Amino acid sequence: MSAQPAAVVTAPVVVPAGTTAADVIERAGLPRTGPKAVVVVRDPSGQLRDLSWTPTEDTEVEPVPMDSPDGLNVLRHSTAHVLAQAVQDLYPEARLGIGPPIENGFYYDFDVSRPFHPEDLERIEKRMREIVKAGQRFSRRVYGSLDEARTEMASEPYKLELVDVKGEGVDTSEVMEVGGGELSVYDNLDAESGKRCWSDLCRGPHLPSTRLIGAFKLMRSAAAYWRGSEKNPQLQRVYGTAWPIRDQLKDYLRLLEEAAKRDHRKLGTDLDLFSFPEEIGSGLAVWHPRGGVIRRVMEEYSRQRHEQAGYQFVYTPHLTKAALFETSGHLEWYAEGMYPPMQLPEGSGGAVEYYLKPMNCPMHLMIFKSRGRSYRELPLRLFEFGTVYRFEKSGVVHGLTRARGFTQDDSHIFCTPEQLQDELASLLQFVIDLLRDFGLTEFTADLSTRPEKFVGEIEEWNQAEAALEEALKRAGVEYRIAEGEGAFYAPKIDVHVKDAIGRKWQLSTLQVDFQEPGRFGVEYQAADGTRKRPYMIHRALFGSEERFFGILLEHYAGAFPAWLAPVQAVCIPIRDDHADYLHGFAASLRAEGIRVEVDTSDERMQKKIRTAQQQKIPFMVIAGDQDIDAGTVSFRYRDGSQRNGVPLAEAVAHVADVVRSRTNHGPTATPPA
RNA sequence: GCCGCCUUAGCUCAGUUGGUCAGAGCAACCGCCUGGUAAGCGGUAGGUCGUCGGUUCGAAUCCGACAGGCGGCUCCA
Repeated sequence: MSAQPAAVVTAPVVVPAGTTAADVIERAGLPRTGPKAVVVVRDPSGQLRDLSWTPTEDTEVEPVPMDSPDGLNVLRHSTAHVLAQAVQDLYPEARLGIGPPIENGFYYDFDVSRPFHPEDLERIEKRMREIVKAGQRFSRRVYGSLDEARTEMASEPYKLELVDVKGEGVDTSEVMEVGGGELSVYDNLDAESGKRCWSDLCRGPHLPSTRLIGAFKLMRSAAAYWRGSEKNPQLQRVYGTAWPIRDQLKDYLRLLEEAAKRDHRKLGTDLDLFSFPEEIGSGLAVWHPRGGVIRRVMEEYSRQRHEQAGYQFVYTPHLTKAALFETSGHLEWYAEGMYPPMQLPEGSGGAVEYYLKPMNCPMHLMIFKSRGRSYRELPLRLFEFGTVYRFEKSGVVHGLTRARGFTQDDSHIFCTPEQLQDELASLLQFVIDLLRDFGLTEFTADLSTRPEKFVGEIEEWNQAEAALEEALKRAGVEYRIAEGEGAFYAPKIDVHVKDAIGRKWQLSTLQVDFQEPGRFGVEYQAADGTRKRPYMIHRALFGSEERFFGILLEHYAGAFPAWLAPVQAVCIPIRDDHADYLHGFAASLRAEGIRVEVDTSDERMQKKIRTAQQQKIPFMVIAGDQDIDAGTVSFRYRDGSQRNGVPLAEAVAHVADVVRSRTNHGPTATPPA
């Protein structure tokens, strides 16, 4: 959904000393209105400047048009100011939080006595339209001192806090409101009188005029903690979207509709794949037969690939005595993410607590530990479709992508320090190859480093982080460093994929763990006879089957490629007495291992086609008198195209070919012509 | 967990200010229809209006608690 950086084609211009950037833009004949309008310029240091900026010496700058990524940020940030002004016009008691641009839009936080309702948003939007139409000018002023800002912002406690935070040298550049060298305020001035209508403490830069805001819409309001901390009060956040022109807003809203249509929770019901019975509990899914087929095929393929890659399959229980997670450290570090313990009745050994496992690793360590291990066995790769339970906070559960019970395709690899680097590199390549087979082709990664709360030696952390980074380089995956976002026991790589409509999802995770092997005292015997501690790599490829399935479902909008489709072909007789012929054909398909059904319901064939279409079945096989006389069948594909009069043997081969292909699976999974 | 909103048949939804308001379409079931590429026609059945408790002569409609869901925040090994 991200607007990709349209290369800025505008040639640099020189702003002579004492001249405003706007003058020069005008003289250069660059557009002042419309999507290509130059809204700010970039100075030689890379900083964005308003068009009212006036350098003290001749400066060559780069004009930034509104439809560039930076230009869009400026547009959205300015729209956020219009929002804030509208809110304070209508609700004078509202105090200002922060209001930055975000992907596709902006938000602004307000401290108000009563949360906003949809009707409030309508009123606010109406007022915003008036402000936009009035063409107020954005005008920058610089405070001479912090005290000056404190005086002027006296009625805005949150803004004041930012001033003071700035004073402490804390980085608040994220919030866009302060930062840089100067502390500035932006005034909105009436187009004609020049009278000040509204002001906001802000770093800028801004549009020259509110009139340049081509199209915007308020989307929703919700609570958000002040400065993102649960300990702070909650403010009311109003989200909006803003675009240079109306058509872009329409396109964006259409994209949102498209995304809503492919929401896996909706498709799960429509296609009869899974459900979340209230009787079972929040975040606990049941898989229906059709969803079960897809999951089984996913698992089978994954299992086959893992076997080829030298993994060994294991099974472990869902429950364990508390001691296991005491040893692993989970009860100390992760207790709030675990279901409360089960208290077993007092026996001869006293009362015992059991826990549902939130992770599989301690179980796999038990397997490693079950006997003496030789260096010759390493790397030892244990794999399990391990079902875990996590007591997610009630507000975060979300369909299959954030469930309370889910099954990880979990693997723990024990290796020597010397093997670590190669193992990580081949592992990452393996992950990417397998994801690609499922039709996900665009990847990025986060390398999450040592957090503030961590266990182990800094030296080990550095070594592990370096090894992970090297693996990323070798696999050629684009990555960014997520400073301090590692797990408490290990740094990690998270692989993100981009789906068919451009959304990013986190799937696979790879972690290098120096802690748990030590906690459990696992060792192997080295070639020289000494006992050594193995390194352990944690790795989940799908992440969880549920999550992966949900993402695939949205990626394909329910139209799974033939190899994954729960029903691969449906045979539709034109008249009831054509059914026998199709039963015969279906038997030949079934002999090829194809999942095929014959629709013998008491409906007309048009209705059966509609039903099959809605179920997104890859092949509709139709036969009537014509086909029977000719010994053929006719295909209709889910993209609406047809292929008629195909001889039976050829038809079987055609379906079998596509079903066996894992590469032929575009989003509509249209079969070859 | 926090804030706001929501919860009427399997699904999507109607139900005016509390008083025949328990309804529709689709799906299901039963008939008729035998029809070449996205809905043939008719009929039947299906809901203690999420649960529990209150207010009231009377509650799907008002209040409260709980459960589940949605949108955010926070959190996500």
